[in-house]
Amino acid sequence: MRIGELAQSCCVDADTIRFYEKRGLLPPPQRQSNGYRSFDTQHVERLAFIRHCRALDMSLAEIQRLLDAGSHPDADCGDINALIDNHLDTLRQRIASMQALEQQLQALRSRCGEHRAVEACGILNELTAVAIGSVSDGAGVEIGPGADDGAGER
Amino acid sequence: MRIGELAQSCCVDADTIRFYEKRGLLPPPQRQSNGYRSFDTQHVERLAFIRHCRALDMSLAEIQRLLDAGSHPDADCGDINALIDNHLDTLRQRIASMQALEQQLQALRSRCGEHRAVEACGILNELTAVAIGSVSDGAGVEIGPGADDGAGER
DNA sequence: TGAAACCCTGAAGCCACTCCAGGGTCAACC
DNA sequence: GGTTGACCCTGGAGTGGCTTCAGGGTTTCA
Repeated sequence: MRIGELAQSCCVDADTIRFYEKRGLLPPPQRQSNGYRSFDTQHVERLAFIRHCRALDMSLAEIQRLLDAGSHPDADCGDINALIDNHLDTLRQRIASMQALEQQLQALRSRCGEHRAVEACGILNELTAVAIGSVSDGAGVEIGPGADDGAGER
Repeated sequence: MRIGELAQSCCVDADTIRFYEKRGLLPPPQRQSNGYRSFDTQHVERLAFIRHCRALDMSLAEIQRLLDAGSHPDADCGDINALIDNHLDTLRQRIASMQALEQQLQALRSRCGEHRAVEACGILNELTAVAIGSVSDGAGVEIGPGADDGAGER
């Protein structure tokens, strides 16, 4: 099966498949005489697994760990459980902070009902006032969800 | 005020301040004779504003739009309202999809209570089975929140 | 005097792709 | 035989919001 066919069967972009191969998530497929990739059913299953995990919002590094675990069937599955638990914890924290954010934004939005001059806009005034207040507090500001997803460990 | 002092007063990394300057969110400060940046209170307020908006998870582009609006005090504030409304919508959608995800992950986690051999691990088996099922369906898999935040417009 | 803390610039790295340029290959059609 | 269009290849750059690094200069304090 060529890359286009695989892409279609898993609803993935061909570029994404090449990307997974380069990252080592998919084993390098055989090549036809013209250099085209030739995938087999193992690749299909593996790609589907990867996409399913991605749909559960796992990172490629986490998926790699699952794939590694899968290739040691006799090992203990504690790592897998820990991975999922960890993932769930992070997710729940993110949901909580996004809900808090929603409250704040909703309160902010209620500051300006209709169109006014920018000068009189409750939203902009509120944003400015809170920002200035936080400086004179010396409190600083916590950056919300998504912005810093604990990615860079270096 | 030098960059370190500004950084501390807003709880921001000095690198982040240089980054905002490069991106045009902060106006270029004056320079001392040795080349060090010299910030004034306007910079402090502006930086605090930016950080506050970032804490509300706005993108730098959105913040730029707010700053632009702020510098035209006589204009109509409809744009600002629309921006916040839009932001709220996106946020609510993300929360909903993350909650759905939480359900799925919780169900998955309940497949394996304690330590077993990987081979017998309910989590891994479930992941594999669902993935293979979705291929034979020809259904493909939807990628969840965060992964594709409508970034690339090009 | 020397060490530590601060500052500078420019570039590269992170994540998970996506898109592009500039080419090759292949089948169908005229 | 030529052309068109769909597919494939590689390598590199771009996305957002920073962070880290390399390799220097400056200031401050003991």
